[in-house]
Amino acid sequence: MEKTGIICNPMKGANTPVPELPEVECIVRSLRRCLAGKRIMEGQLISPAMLRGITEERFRERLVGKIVTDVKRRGKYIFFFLHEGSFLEVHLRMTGRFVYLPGDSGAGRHTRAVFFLQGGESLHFEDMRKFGTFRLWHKGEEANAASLQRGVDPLEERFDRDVFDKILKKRPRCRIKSLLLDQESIAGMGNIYTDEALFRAGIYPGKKAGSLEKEEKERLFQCICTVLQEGISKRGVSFSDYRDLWGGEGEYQDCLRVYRRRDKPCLLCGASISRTVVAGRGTYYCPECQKA
DNA sequence: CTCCGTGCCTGTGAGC
DNA sequence: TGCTCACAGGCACGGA
Repeated sequence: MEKTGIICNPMKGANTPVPELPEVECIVRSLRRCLAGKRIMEGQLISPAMLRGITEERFRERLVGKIVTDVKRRGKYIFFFLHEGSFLEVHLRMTGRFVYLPGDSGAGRHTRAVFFLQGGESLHFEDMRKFGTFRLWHKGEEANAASLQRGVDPLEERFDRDVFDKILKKRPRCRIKSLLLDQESIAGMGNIYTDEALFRAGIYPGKKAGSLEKEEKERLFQCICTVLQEGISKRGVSFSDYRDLWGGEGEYQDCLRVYRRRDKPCLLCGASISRTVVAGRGTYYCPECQKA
């Protein structure tokens, strides 16, 4: 293992995008490599307020001594499956991230929890804004966990053109951006990838879902898959080495075509990218390529 | 049904 | 220089 810590969320700084499906997927792949088969020797909760539905004491009781068998993702949720069948659900929200350290290093300013692992490594959960949440589920509770049931994850097998079409037909008067952001419909899309997918599909973010042409729906389906896959593969490349990652900032930014590019020229037509608010969120689009 | 505002948080940066 | 304040946004929730 590397001497330096592995930042499981490569994004840094206050202006950094919130982790969405591709970022969480990359984090999960790293976590799986680091944690699978390892026993949690001790747990320290610096901010117990992030726990949902369980006390700090019970949480530690149920986690300490358990072996992590696998780490999985669904939507933006991370799941640590434990040997006896229970599983820990983590949502990073805005600023949550995991840092894997080879030794027992002290908690930083934003460290909210520390897990000490068999072998001496430790896993820190850092979260500047304290929005992140931990929830512990019992064995067999998979069917009760909304995080595992609601919405369709775009990377799941069952997410196909028909399913996407049904989602749109169910909410015809909803603006397409709101629909893509709705985790009950599609699990994993956030503000960035939504804007990027809509730009690539040439669809105005405020357009009603029910008014999309067949061709637009087809393009949007394809573009959702494309931007998510591209996001994952770019992250994947950056993840190979901590120092490469740290020095190589900007690679991810270069891939974004509209997000936070207000007043910059559209890469397709040269028009100035606009910013508006849709679904209460900053929304970037090309007024020429994405006509209302 | 859909939208909108509020709360949860803290760091950043613009404006004065 | 130092202060205030808007802003960033995932999600839950209440109200229009």
